[in-house]
Amino acid sequence: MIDLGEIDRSDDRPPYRQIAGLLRDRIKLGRLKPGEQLPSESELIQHFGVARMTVRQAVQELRGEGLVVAEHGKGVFVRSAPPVRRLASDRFARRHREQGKSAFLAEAEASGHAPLVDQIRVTNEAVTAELAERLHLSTDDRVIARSRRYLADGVPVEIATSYIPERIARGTKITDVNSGPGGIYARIEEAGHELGHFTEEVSSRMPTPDERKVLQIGSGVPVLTLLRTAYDVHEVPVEVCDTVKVSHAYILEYDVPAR
Amino acid sequence: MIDLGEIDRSDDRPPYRQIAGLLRDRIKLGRLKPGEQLPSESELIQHFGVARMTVRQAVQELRGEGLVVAEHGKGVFVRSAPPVRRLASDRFARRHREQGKSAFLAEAEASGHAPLVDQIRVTNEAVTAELAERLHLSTDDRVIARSRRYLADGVPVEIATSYIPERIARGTKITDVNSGPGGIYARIEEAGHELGHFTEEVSSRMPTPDERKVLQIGSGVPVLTLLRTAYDVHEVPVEVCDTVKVSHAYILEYDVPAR
DNA sequence: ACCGTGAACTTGTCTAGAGGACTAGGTAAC
DNA sequence: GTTACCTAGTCCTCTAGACAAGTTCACGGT
Repeated sequence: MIDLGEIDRSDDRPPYRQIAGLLRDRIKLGRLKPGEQLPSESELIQHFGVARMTVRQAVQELRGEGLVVAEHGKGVFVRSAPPVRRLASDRFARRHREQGKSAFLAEAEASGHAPLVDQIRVTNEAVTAELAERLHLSTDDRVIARSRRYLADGVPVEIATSYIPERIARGTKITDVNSGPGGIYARIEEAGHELGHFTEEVSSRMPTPDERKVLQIGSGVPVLTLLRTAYDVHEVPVEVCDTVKVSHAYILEYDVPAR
Repeated sequence: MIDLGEIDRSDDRPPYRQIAGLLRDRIKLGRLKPGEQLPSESELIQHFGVARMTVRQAVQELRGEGLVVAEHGKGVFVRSAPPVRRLASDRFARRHREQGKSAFLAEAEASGHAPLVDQIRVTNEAVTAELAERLHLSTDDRVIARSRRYLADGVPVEIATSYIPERIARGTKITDVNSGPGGIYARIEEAGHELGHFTEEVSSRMPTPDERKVLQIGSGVPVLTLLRTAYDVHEVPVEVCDTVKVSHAYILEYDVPAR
């Protein structure tokens, strides 16, 4: 078994924190590698001479930091880092669409991960107040909502919902589950709305229980939220996309002019 | 006291999850408002008829979601949302610097929060491999590291460390604790490096214990990380800034051309 | 008026033990 | 060979109690 230190009863930090610290150090130093199993609760109890709840509290601390994941009946394992996906700010460049690839597919292929999209749902909904504001719609307008889940190498990494004004989507494959080559941005341009630019609002928070389930992440793993609005060349908003990404799976890259 | 429901022993969810769910609902529905105190442990024990550790586990769940914060000796409170600060992508525009304001001061004033910068430390360091790569330096070069903490309305919201090649900083006020009006970007331009653009890499993760302490956040609150590289008009990198922001205090806005 | 003390409240930490649920592997019955 | 069961190991949930540490406030003494 791995060499753990000992706890110091005269230390001002409580034992469970010391134990968590010792385990954290072993992980950070690579003595416990991603995917490896931590000592079991009974081993930790034996080793440190504390009660069961104390070692559980230590492990709980590491789970809250997202460093480890517990699997019922099997053990606690160092979280294996999923492939980090860098999203460059040119990921919506027209040249990708012209090759018949959606942004996600193009980016995933470039980084060498097997992309997959599932749980696609298309509905026709009334707009919310916020959505009406962003899409310059009146409150009795309707939108097409396209939600889906993205996976890389079989691991869920993102869920997203796009909202397109019904007036734009009508008569296009946007209302189909399979929206065709190049994704919905290709359809929007074919419908005569040449894309001009996007605005993206990025933030981060802890996932809701629902999101945890769909994204298959444990507690202690935050999500990146990204709210994107697409504008055509006349500054008319044509789409709003609300995406939730598993945080440690992504690095978003942006270029900002100094002006 | 607020109306809590009851737990259902025949439910397949364990009691502590049910209790957490009931409390979560009350918060989401606004029956427990930000800043308000949750029922104390003894009240919850009385009400639900469970053991102390069970209600603690329920509260622990909510703390992990960042919904509530516990204060030793006082109680558990619904987390009050700090002022959300929107960072527009033009926040480094030259016009701000020309008014003698750093990006943070300009942005904070615009959004009506009292800005403060403290814990400023300036050191001369050897570069790391990654830093050398980003700043196009050789591995035996040195950089000036400027770290500081930002507060809005007295609440810590961000810590940041800037790295400037010694060759650029030499002879400027960049090496002083007080870098003068307009911030270090103004100094860099005065030194003859006209700024061209920035790249920013955004991600998110759980804070380290150190960051938790400096940013005064509880467990269950993620941080946004932002790694910015500043380039002059000749595409020469002149600064790298590593910032850690309290996630719920920020929304980052970017504009992306469709190209 | 001021200060200190203590009581009563809060959450934090730890102990000791019980039963449950899930996993993996071996074994016996078919 | 296949299936069913059993068992050992794992983490999950809950109980009951103890002491510690931080906060608040009223009460008495000065």
